[in-house]
Amino acid sequence: MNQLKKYFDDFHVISQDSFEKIEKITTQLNLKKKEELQAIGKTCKTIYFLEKGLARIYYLKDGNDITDNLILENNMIVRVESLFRNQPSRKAIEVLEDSEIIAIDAQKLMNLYDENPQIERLFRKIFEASHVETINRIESLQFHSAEERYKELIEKHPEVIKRVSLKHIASYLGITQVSLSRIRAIQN
Amino acid sequence: MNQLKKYFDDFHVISQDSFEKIEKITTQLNLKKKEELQAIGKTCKTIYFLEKGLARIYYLKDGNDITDNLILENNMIVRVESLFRNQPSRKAIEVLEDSEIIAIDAQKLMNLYDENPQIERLFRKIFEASHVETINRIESLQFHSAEERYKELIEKHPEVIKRVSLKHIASYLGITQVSLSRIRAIQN
DNA sequence: CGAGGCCTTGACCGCGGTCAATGCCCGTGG
DNA sequence: CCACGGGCATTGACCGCGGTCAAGGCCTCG
Repeated sequence: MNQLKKYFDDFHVISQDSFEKIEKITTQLNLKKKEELQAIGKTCKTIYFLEKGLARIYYLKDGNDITDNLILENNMIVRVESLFRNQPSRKAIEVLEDSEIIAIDAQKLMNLYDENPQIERLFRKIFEASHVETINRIESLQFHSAEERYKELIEKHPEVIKRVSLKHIASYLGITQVSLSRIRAIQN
Repeated sequence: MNQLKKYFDDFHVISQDSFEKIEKITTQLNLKKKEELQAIGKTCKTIYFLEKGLARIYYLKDGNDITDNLILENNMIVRVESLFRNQPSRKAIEVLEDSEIIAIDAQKLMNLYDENPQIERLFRKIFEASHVETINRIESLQFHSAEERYKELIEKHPEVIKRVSLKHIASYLGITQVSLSRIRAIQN
């Protein structure tokens, strides 16, 4: 919980009272490696904060498992396109390591928005930051080579390579696992 | 202005009074084809609504002009990554046709947020929708071929092909103008 | 009418995809 | 405790999409 408070403070400082209101609509989850947090086809009604562990959002494209996003500790896990549209998601969430997660009920959070604009603002800013990241990722996909994208990734998050299998990293980067293996071979 | 009101209503209905507050912080702009709305290096401090015309957001990558986004009538024009981070943008905005634009002062809008949570909510929802679009575009860039992306574009916005030059469309799709020309040649 | 921008087309090339064989690591059961 | 099976990474052979460079045609506008 303390971790979550710190995370919030980076975006928008809210009162202790407001924080406690959020606390009241959370539950604590502990998942074992490879367990599923949310299934394909379910509409996203929960916002997760990853306290410890590692997660990914993925979907199936022509039978292939595609990693849409990798989430490290101290980050939110949300299937934004489902939450914001209130539609079933084609994407699923699973943890890649034993993980500790705080689940925030989205519907109750929306209700808090009504009574407390500070909370709405906090989450607005959190999602704005994620929006900006998404935009930057487009630029990267559009005009950087696979090799450049791989280098960017290890520069930003060197630990990912040790914690995530090549195939997940590859599909996250938009290439095949075979190609990623070759790229790594050249590096040395 | 009426158009803007209608646009807002699709996201979140606000009172006439609130709408008038927004109206007060707007100015009307009329630009001629090829005129620049915002220059590279400027921090985005204005949110634009395109009433009539056509605009694009672009930037220079190794001296090449890259179209980041095409904006049709009845849409917002915003350099999100600059507005949300309050940082200079490497991107510029120009209109591709004579255009009528409503400019909303971002700083004054933030002030309105403080006194009127309904307005904050309205814009939150507007930007959430744009966030979702951005996410979907990633999927398209990551796993669709150039040809598929071109087909998606003409399906969604057939008029774009007649109104925008090939080179802008090509860089928007993440390919060269030469490749796009070939793709079109095959189609017939 | 000439200049410049825009689109097309040809020749060539390289990045990354596909298919398949092989090696390696690790968990599970006999 | 070892043997086997399955998942993961590497590597080779081959191919095709899209990039680059360059030439040429066609509009548009001064």
